[in-house]
Amino acid sequence: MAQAKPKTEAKPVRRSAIDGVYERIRKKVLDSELAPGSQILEHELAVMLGVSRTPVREAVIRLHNEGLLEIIPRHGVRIVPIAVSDMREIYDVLISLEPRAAELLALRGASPKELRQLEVCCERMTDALARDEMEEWALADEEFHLGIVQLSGNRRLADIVLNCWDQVHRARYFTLRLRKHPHPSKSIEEHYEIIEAIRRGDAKAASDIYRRHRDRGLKEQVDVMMTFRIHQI
Amino acid sequence: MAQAKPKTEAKPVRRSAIDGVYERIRKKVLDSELAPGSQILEHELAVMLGVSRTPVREAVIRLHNEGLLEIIPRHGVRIVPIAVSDMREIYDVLISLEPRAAELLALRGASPKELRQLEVCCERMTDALARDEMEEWALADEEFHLGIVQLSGNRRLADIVLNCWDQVHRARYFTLRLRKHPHPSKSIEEHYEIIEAIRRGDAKAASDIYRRHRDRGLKEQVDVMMTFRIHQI
DNA sequence: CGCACCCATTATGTATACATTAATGCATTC
DNA sequence: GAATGCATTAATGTATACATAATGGGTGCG
Repeated sequence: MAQAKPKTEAKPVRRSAIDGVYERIRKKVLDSELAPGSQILEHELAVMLGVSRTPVREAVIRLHNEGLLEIIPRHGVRIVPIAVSDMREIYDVLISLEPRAAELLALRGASPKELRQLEVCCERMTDALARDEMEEWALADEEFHLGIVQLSGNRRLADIVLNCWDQVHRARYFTLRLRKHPHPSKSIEEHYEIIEAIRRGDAKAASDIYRRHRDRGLKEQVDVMMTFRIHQI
Repeated sequence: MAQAKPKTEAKPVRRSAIDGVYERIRKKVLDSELAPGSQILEHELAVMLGVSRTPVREAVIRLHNEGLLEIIPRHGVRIVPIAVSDMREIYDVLISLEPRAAELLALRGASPKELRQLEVCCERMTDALARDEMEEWALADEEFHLGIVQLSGNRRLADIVLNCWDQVHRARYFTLRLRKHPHPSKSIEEHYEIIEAIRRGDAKAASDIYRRHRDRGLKEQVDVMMTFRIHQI
């Protein structure tokens, strides 16, 4: 899980049931359709998805490696909840890796087309914010950060970051509805600063701004969780 | 995945065949007993290990997620070889994460016992070097760096780093025999500097020295591979 | 009334059987 | 002689059957 699995790669595509099962369980976990902290038996999952236990097991192993599920010997799988301490751990990894991705992108130089792609995300964010559509705002935000790690050219780094995001996904979307506004204009401003730094090829600046951006993000998340006495999510 | 699976955690331990199978295949890969780039069928692995295909498959999925194996639809699993470009990718992740681990350890403050544990590794390295036992030197080196990430307190970060190490393990041991000496005194010196910085609680210094240390490590690895025209390992 | 032990139940771990799909080789035709 | 198509083979993907081990409850004894 480590690490780091080829989720990014676009293969010729072989559609086997296990991939489908994996995706469906993953979606249920990310969307809280399977409640954090709850447990469910392999057999129940198999029945729920209309397949046998075999593909379920294999999908579950993958999800376990990704840190989304825990395998409790006689009690099925447990959807791992994210506590504030987990949040800190995960953000610590993100804060170490994402600025480096921005740095790499700045160093290798982004094409106008790639920069444009990032700008479009910012425009979508501004737009969504104006109409108070926070879900759309979050989606565009995700796409921006996703874009940077993927454009960094380091696939392993990108895979790790993506996996971290999966783990905090629930929390991000949950807090969306709780906090008034996520310092949104400030956030978008920083995004533009990052794009500018990358355009200038200023790796140091890109990295620094990114780090500040994530630092603030962590604080906001933790604040919301503390304020609302949410210990797990 | 990303990677990052609970490899660190010490559970009550349940010894099931799949764990054993996983360990044995992993060992064969790390020790190059299964050659990098070679392919082997699930069935062959099963026969080789004296079990059925089921536990083999499950172990293979884990190893695939860790980036050690690749699953080629009709041609079994392939032991993924590490090229120079992979080396750079992996070290990039390490260079982002390990200094942060040292930083965290410096920030929280290491106990005398913990610091002693790290020093013992350095002493073992010095000792091994004096007797020209490079394998032992490498082992002690690994234990030092392992110690730091594990003492950092961030289990996810530690798991990711451990996984990266697995991926470069072969290369590290291979180059051991090719280069004269890995700037060994310099290397040990830096280790002590890192320990000192942690002892002082100087997070910045610990991080910086560590980064330099790894930067040099990457260069050495790449140099050796280039010099000997090793494209994959 | 409480604790401990034993048995039944059940979930998982493992093996095996079966179906599906892809690759290879051979034959036939152009 | 080469290329294409079909058939055979073989490996994986999936299901199912079976063995094992743990859990929970019930009963009996202290």
